[in-house]
Amino acid sequence: MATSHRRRRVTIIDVASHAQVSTAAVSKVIRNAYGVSPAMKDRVQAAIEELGYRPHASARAMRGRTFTIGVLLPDVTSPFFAEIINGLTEQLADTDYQAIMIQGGTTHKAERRAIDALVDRQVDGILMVAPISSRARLEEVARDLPTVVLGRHERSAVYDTVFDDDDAGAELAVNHLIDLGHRRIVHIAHQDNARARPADLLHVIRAETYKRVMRDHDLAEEIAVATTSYSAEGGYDGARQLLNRSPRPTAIFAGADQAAFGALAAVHEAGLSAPADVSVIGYDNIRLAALPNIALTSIDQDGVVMGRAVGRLLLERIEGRTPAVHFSVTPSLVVRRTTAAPPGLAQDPTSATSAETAMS
Amino acid sequence: MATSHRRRRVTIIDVASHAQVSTAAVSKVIRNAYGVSPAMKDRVQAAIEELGYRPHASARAMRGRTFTIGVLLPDVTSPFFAEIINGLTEQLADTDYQAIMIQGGTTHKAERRAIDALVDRQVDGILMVAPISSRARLEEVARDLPTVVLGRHERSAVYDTVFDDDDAGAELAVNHLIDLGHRRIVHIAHQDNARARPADLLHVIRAETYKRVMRDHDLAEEIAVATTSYSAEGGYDGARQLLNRSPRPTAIFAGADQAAFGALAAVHEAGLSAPADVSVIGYDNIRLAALPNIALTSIDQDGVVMGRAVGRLLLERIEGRTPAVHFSVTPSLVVRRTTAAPPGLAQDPTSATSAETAMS
DNA sequence: ACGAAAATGGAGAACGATCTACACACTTTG
DNA sequence: CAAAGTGTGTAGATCGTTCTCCATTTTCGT
Repeated sequence: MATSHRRRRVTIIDVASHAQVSTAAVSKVIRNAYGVSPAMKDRVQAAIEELGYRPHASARAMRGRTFTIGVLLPDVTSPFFAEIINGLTEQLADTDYQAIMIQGGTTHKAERRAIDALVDRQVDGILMVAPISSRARLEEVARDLPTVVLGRHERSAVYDTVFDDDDAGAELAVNHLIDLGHRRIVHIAHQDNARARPADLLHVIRAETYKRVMRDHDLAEEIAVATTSYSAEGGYDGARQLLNRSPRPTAIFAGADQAAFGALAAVHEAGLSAPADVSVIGYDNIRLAALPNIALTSIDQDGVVMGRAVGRLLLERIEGRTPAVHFSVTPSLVVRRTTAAPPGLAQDPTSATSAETAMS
Repeated sequence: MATSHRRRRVTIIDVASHAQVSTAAVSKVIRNAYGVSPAMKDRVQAAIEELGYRPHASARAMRGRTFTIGVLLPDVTSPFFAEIINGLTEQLADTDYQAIMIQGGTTHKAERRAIDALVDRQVDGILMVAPISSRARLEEVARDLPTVVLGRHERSAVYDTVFDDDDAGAELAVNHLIDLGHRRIVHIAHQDNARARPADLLHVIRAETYKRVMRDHDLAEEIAVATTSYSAEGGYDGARQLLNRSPRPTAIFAGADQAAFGALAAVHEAGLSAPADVSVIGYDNIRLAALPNIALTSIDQDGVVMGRAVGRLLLERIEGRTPAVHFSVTPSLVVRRTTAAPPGLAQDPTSATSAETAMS
């Protein structure tokens, strides 16, 4: 039978009286601070064990740290974010820190509310994943709190950034298609209402790089971009628009794998097939992309490495570092089976990269 | 230029002295408690506005509430969980409560650590999504803290549960296949090391219901289950095992859409096609399932409704309700294009349900 | 053996809110 | 006109920690 009223929680005072010492001593043992004898330590630890004591995070927060890292996520759906979280928690695993996540949403108001919620909860550090707030707003937060921003390229002096070299990645993607012989290559881009300098946004960089590489290969007049969103629905809509062009494009560079899935759906629905009629390449190399029946060619960026970097940078900042650090990972091309030479062009065997066959 | 040292945060004392009133008065205004004149209220609110004051959650936690709902998620990947979070945040939107999420992982140790982290942070309520801890452990938490468990079917007296009627859903799935004329129907199940009564676990219920329905139709000798995991990889491995049976099964009921994707990959890789050679049905009806080139037949359970229910139940419990409530949603069949009559059997036009064509 | 230095344990003031109890000024009522 | 009631504001204890002193004990060099 359940006790009807809640038990009072075990506090440091309970431990102290149980171990017949002062609360200060207990506190020292917990924090393993200087000035406590081995005997005292054992005694206190035994008492802690016996009573099942756990320090009260809010009370700690009043004086010191909360041992909490707040993570702002635009949404919880993205499989790519999951990797980052994994990298981060891995990095925090043998510290006392814990990551908590909060959903930001797509409006400025929602994001502001989420950031405020983390600040109010006195997190010791904050990771903002692809935030849409203005740089000024982020710096305002960062002045009060160790902050790392993931996915934006700006080089702030008050917060660290961790990002993928999207310029290199997009170049890899477009060059891969061009190397295969494609000329009518189109792009599916992402639209949001971020208040950042456009050139700092990863989706803008991917789109601009696409245009630049096209121009570099004298394909300026083939440039076509559908700006929807980095989601299955966005990719579907974008691809439908682009496939209606005539002459029809022979390759689609989707700015994200989720969008590439949608694009593949649109290709399929139009009675075409990939890569026979239209090649499709994505970005992010999410796990689903490796499935044999999807086998999406993609650009891999190591989310786990990024997450670990975030953790390291935050811990450093909490320990007192103030100069800003900007960490970037280099993406790589993963060729699978949604890209090939355009129809009518003989496959050049020398340029073919060995395709993956097994699942990762 | 950034100020080098952090600003001291605005406190209730600052507001009080700025508005020339006592801190108690400010506190009353914030909580809109009884005993403040409209004039006082205006004055204090002006001061709050002017100084940009925000109450310090940890300080509040020492006496009253944290206005925080903790959500334990096994992993952040699942698109289905995202729906639940959306429903929950929607329900909390016009309260002062905020949901924070924490990743639990797949081991008991990791889950325990995550739950402890939430309890230590003094959340006002906790949602555990498909936890693997023992019922005793969950009840221990629930005695101290309003708790809702999602995805487990047990009827605890101390915590609420919200779940999908997995028995009905699995029956829908298997019956759909049987109605189409299938007999060699196999199942992909999930294995975890949960310390719950097996009959309370959704994946066990789905598997057991599969067996029961098969038996009910005198198909006991056709029963075959591959127990892997509800993931793309698990579905792939499971389907590979099952497709090796001879005679080859004509239909696969995967316990989750993610696993169904993996199963489709295996089908494809074996040189077969769905639904011509093998029908595949999933469970969860995640968004990707609706993509035209996937068009996975699935069982829909309304995650948003479940999330809203969780929010409502938690708020009620925080307000003082103690009797346990158990809320279940009824799933429905969504027929798309991965299921059809088995090869060699004429399609019966009367039993054909109209398939979806557009994206949801 | 003596005094200085080092090690150890504790007292008590924060931290920033909440909330009970009460004081004070006005009304209302008998 | 006194007594009682009502509305408004404040004082001050409290929550569970951390952390800065400070007092006491132990160690050790000479």
